[in-house]
Amino acid sequence: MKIATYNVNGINARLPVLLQWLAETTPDVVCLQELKAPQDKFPLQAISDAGYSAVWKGQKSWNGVAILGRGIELQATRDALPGDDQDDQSRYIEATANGVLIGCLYLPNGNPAPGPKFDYKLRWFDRFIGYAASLLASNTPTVLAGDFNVIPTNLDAYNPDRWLEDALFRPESRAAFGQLLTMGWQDAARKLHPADRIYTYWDYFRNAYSRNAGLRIDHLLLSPELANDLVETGVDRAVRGWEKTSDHAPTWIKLSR
DNA sequence: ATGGCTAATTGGATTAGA
Repeated sequence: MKIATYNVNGINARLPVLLQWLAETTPDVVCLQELKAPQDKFPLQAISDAGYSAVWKGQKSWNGVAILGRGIELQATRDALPGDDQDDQSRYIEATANGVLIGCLYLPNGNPAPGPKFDYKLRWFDRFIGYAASLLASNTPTVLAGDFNVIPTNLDAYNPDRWLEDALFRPESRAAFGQLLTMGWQDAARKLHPADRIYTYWDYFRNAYSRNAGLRIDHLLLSPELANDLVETGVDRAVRGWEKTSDHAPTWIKLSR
């Protein structure tokens, strides 16, 4: 089973790129972030015509997450992160796909830091860690995939010094991500490629992509039940060079189940 | 440190992203 995560930065603006990528790479499960579309503006017909079922949680203007399944019946289990009824931002959706629980997340960016947006990021992260602990306790084979908006280590940024004060790289953000790993979640890309330079994002400015001035901020975490099933990981970085493309590239894993 | 680029909105600039 091939599972991908892709921050599309506007699903309707990105539809031609998304459909082209789906046709070329045929992932079985796809987690999408930053739909930037209200619930009733999700392009279900085009996704369906491409051979995918979908569950999604939209929001006007910002955020929005979805899970697609290629010929798979997705059973939605949640469309929000538990723990705060006041939080109305669409940043988490979850479904089972062929016996694997898939959590799709769009963690808050948090800039500028410090400030209320960074506070919200850390609160959201805290709730996520608490919920991720309950998932581990359930002993269900689970993948947590999405845009974590965290640069985990120096190896994950083209120029770490430039990001030291940024919400994506501040110690609090890195520590929270590290806590997930300490709990038992495995960073799939790093499990197979511990020392490679891997980027999943290149900003739109200053020819970042052609200079390979990138960041690794899109991650797929595996629960221990899946530790022996990981066979391959990758980033479809060529997609970042297409016309009308997202600033993120699709990132994926292959499982032997 | 700044500015640069892209998308959404009922707009004619502003906000947010990272």
